[in-house]
Amino acid sequence: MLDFLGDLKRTHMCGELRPSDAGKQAVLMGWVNRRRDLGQIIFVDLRDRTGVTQVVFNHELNAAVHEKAEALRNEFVIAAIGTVKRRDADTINPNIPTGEVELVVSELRILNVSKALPFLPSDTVLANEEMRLKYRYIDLRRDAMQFNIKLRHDVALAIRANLAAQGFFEIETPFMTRSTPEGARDYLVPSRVQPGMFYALPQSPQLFKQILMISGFDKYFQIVRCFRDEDLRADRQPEFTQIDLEMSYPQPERVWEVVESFLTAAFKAAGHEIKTPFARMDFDDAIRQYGIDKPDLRVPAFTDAKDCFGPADLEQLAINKDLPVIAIRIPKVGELSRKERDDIKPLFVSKGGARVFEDFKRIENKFPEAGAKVRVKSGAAPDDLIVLVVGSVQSGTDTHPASKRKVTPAELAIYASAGLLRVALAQKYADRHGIFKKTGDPAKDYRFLWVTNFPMFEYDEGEKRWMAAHHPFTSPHDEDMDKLESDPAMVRALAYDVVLNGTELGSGSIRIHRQDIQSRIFSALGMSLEEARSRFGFFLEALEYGTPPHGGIALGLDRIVMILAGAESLREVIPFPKTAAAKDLMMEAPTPVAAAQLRDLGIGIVKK
RNA sequence: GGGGACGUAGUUCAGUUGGUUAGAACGCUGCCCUGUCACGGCAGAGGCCGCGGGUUCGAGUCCCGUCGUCCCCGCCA
Repeated sequence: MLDFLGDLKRTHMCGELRPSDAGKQAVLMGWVNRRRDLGQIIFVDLRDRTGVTQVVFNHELNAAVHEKAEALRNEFVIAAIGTVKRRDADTINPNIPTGEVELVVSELRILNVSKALPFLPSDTVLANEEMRLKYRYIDLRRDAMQFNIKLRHDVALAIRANLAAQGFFEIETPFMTRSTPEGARDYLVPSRVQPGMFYALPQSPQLFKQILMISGFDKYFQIVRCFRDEDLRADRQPEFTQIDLEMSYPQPERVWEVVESFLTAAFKAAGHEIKTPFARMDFDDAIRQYGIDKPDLRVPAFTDAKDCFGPADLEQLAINKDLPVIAIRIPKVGELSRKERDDIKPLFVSKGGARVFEDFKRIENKFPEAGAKVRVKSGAAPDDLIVLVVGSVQSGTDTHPASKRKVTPAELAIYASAGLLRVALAQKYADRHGIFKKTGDPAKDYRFLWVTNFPMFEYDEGEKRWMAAHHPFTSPHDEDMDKLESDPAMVRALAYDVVLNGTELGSGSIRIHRQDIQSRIFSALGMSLEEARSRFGFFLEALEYGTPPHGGIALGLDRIVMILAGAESLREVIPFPKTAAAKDLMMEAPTPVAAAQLRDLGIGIVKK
């Protein structure tokens, strides 16, 4: 028979009691985390979100309560009423904050029972993710998840307070909005009142926040859910939370100051001090040094190894002398066995004819002079791993529209292949180089970076047209404005990404605030005036009514918390995440719906 | 859309070269135990080896398909 809570009031949380509370009456409520039944004496670790306290049922002191406690099992919910007692010196548990005290129970109320659980919050080995997601409410009881979710709260709160102090207003924007065909796939919501018509869930509040600048709010922010119907990754969920902001009259540097300020506050809330201003790097340099636009600065950059080899060497190795010769260096990997070297090959994803020499020892044996030069130039210690990535001689001539760029598409393919391999190797050998940990502790070494001067357009080979690299509302550089029509490949965008330890935290830009320039961009993207009018007419019109210069950025809250938590997946910091197939295993969403619901919406089922 | 890994008691895993009755730990049930704290001891219950097909005298083990979970490429303005 279960007890009622009645008017019983909790006096302390389970992580609170200290020796200074000795002698006090206390009422604790929580879950039975563990039970140790020694016969005449029963110990229960009582748990709530703050921690555990040992509560004692002693037959000698209170036979009736002791007998009642014999029924307790894992995850029962109880109220324990008793006296706080300082523990004898030889029974202190130094492993828990409450280890110097215990609660000697005089009254026990069993508020609820629990069936045997599929896994226990107190388990030392983790259940697999499928289990954890199906029984998410149990998984969330675990210390680690309680910590992560509280961390998320602390970080979000610090950011809100900081942005408010910097003069930003938090303003809500609609979730039921308009589908915009460019960019990610939209999640659609059918309209019942307008049969055959659809709302879309926002991929970001982009146009609303620009409109808010036109409306005179000057500084806007929102911690807001965004939705993208694309395939998932460890760091990508279909719904995710952004710290979205926009401000009037900023240069890029002004936006960066705002971001650096709230990130400082967020990291401080998590107990970390970070240095500002962040480092800055041109997109072109990021590609040439790291092969990626979100470099992890903790791991050594590429070494340009071309001048280490003579022309004959390159020919003999069938290396394309017109393309980059890249040495990737991963510190302290040590001697690799033949099998370990073979394991490197599958990590390599070749783009545009890139080749890998995963066995640098062989190159050193064959070309000792060149090998020595590579070692010196890259600053390699004897136990560092070196892998070469090069272009194959077959790589054809470059007729791509972007071939005039500082980094040509053919070069980009080599850099990008090497960039992916560098990251894969750094992760594979994380245990050896120790620059970052594979799992567990959060990084202590936070290397922030602003990546700037992205190209305005990327060429889509499939559609044979230029696409906006950031989004079509991004302003080109003032001095590149005249190349919009004549030479779109060379136009740089006033866009910037903020990167932390190889993760893209956020992306932003100075926006176009003039209707004439916005129209030219749409036209450069191959969009006719009529098409632009039908998709963004309201926005083009708004630009004509006195739009101030404005710009902003959006950062992924989930990713920030993930890094602070030392987690490898967003699912560790999102209470109710989706699987890689975008399913909710607990709710079992999505589901079919009743035919009547579809009829109301005017939707027929199309069978594949 | 493509590639890879995994799937065996409630849970986490082991299972040899294809061979008789599929094991361990934790959890669960019962009994014992007054200072444990991942308590300890004794006894017990618990298995369509994801699902379907095939090879074989014989399949947890080999092959094909399928479903699920994870990772990566594409994709993510």
